[in-house]
Amino acid sequence: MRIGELAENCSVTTDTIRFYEKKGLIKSLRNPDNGYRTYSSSDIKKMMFIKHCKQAGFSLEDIRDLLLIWENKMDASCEDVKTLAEERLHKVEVMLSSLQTVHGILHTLVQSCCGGKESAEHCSILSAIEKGE
Amino acid sequence: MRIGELAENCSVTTDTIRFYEKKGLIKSLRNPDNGYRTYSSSDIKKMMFIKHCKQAGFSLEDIRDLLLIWENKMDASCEDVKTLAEERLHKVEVMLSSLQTVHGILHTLVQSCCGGKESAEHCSILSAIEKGE
DNA sequence: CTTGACCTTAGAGTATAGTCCAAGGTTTAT
DNA sequence: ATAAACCTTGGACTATACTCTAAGGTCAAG
Repeated sequence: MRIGELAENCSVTTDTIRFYEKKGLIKSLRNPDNGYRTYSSSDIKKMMFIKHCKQAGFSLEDIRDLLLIWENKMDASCEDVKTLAEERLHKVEVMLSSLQTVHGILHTLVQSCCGGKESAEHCSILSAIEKGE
Repeated sequence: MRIGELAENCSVTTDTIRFYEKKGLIKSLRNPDNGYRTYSSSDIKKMMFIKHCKQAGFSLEDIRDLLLIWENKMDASCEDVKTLAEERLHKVEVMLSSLQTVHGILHTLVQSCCGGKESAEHCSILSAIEKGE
């Protein structure tokens, strides 16, 4: 399989596959005649694994580690995998928490304002921001 | 006031102030003798307004618009302000929603795994990812 | 034998919000 | 007079995950 067919099979672009290769997520064999990348069906599985990891919110760097474990399951422990997942979960929770704070502030601001055509001179959003909420 | 003093007063770096100037958030007068930027106390207020906006989750582009309104309140309406806030709120809600999805997936994965020292061959995190959750 | 579809590479561009650096000019204090 | 602390500019760098371009080589069909 050449890169275009793999891309087609996995619904990604050839650019993405080359990018993943550069980042160390996937490797490719080369056709010695023309230098074209060649892939097998196990590369489709690998690409799908990557896509599933992305859906779960892992970064490409996480995924590189997960792939190493996945391809060598015997030599890795559940602890290794769970640690990666927990670290990512923690990062997501931190992001979530600050986003929730921002959401609360914005929601309060929006609620406080009439949104009418009148001059913004006494707009409660602007006053709240001026005061620092 | 020169740039260093403004920076000190607002707890930002001089780089940040120059960056905001480049992005059109703040302007500066220049000392004709040496080309140094000069500021007044109203620039402290402006910088604090920017900082408060950032706390509320507005982007620098949003803030540029908010500053324009704030400095010309008579010519703007509450509607203008509320629209900006609502648009940002909407973006935050979209981000929040996808982050919550990711959080749910990761939480489930972490919960499912024993995290022990045993081989990852049957790790439930890896199996779940393989299957696409 | 040529056209179109495919492949190669290196490198630049996207978005966000700064941060850091180099090379030089100015000001302030000793 | 000179050193420290300040200011100027332009441009490169950070992180993330691609996306696009240019200039060229290869391959299959008609």
